[in-house]
Amino acid sequence: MPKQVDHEARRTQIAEALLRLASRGGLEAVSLRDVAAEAGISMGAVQHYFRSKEQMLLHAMDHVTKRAGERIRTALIAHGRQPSAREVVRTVLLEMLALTDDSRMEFLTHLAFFMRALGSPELAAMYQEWWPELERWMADELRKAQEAGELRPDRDPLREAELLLAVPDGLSVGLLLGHRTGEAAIAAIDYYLDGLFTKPS
Amino acid sequence: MPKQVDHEARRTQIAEALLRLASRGGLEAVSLRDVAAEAGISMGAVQHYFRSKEQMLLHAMDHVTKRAGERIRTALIAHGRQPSAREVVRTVLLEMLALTDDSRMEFLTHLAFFMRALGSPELAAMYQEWWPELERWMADELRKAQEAGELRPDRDPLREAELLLAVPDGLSVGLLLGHRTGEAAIAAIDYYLDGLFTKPS
DNA sequence: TGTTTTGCAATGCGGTTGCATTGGAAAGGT
DNA sequence: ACCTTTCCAATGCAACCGCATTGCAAAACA
Repeated sequence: MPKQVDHEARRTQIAEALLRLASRGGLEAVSLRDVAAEAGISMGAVQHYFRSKEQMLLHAMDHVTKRAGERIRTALIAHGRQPSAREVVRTVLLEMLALTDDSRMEFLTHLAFFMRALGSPELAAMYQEWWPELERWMADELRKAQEAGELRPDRDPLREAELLLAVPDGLSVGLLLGHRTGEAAIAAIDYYLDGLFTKPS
Repeated sequence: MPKQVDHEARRTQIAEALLRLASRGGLEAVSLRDVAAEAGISMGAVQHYFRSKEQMLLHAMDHVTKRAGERIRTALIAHGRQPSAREVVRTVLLEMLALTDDSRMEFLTHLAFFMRALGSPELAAMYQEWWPELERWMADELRKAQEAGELRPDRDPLREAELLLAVPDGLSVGLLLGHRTGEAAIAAIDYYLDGLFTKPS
């Protein structure tokens, strides 16, 4: 057996170069040559690790969702041992907001992949998988908070989960276009949470 | 003077062909040749009415926003003489939702243009213009509703306007991906409005 | 009726795209 | 040392892109 290279590491390296490009200029604008140049390798190398552009995009999409998941999980455990439900929800929403370079990039690639998913059943299947799962997790978190008396009793956990997860997307659009500052977006979320949770928290 | 043709009508015809294509497959995927074919004319004709692809996109974007505005305005006057604030707000939000073929197309093109606007100052300027205006209108509507006792007194009209306009975008994403039915999206909006307005309405 | 101006079809061009092919350097296994 | 397999750089190719150019039919004006 000849020269052995960590395949997964290479694919990740290529995927991140792709994501860096996609977060600017959109997805369709990046070519195999661009990705190779951004990753600092030759186009032949890219072709060696991905049979087609579609496969490269698929892998990058998978990578970005996993990375976002880890980022959110890290932010969650950064809180103390017993974070309030409001803290948990707020953390997730803020991570979904396009505030930092990382989350901004993730939001844009998320959007770019979303548009492509409409015409690609394979991509759409990936969304079909994790988004409802996130919504279920959020609803569950809210239900537990309600039982603990943190969430106001007249709120519907399921409906609130739907709405809560819809808000960051909409706010991020205004954020990226410069209509809204980061502070304003955070204030809007905090305002919404004010109406959701009982005061003491 | 030779053969006279209604320039604006031709441009509109071309723009609508473009929008039809953009609502599938995204924006970058449509070529001048595609647009010409979809419009049933030659590529030379398209070039005759638009100096460049960029100008064509600019015009199409202008067209789609005007069309959406008219659609919403039509839906508003379809209500009786004295619609309640809740009816007004609900109507606007439902029109922003990607429910019908029309609004679905508008949402997708809106998204496609948004991504392109991030790299094009001219396009971004168009957003900079009408979106804050819509937000201001919504905030004003809510403020008047509050004075009339329709909006609960503890709500902040400005913040609520921000949130309300963010919700349809987020819900539409789930709608287009098939996570959510149209009925569920409408129910989510109605649920949100329940918490916003006083009961009698 | 001839002239002029407009609407547009046709074609060509340089550049870029994704992908296939080729060839060879490098690194185990034997 | 030789062979085999892997990694990947280089190049070629057909298709397509936006755009410029050309040419001409048709319609209003003279």
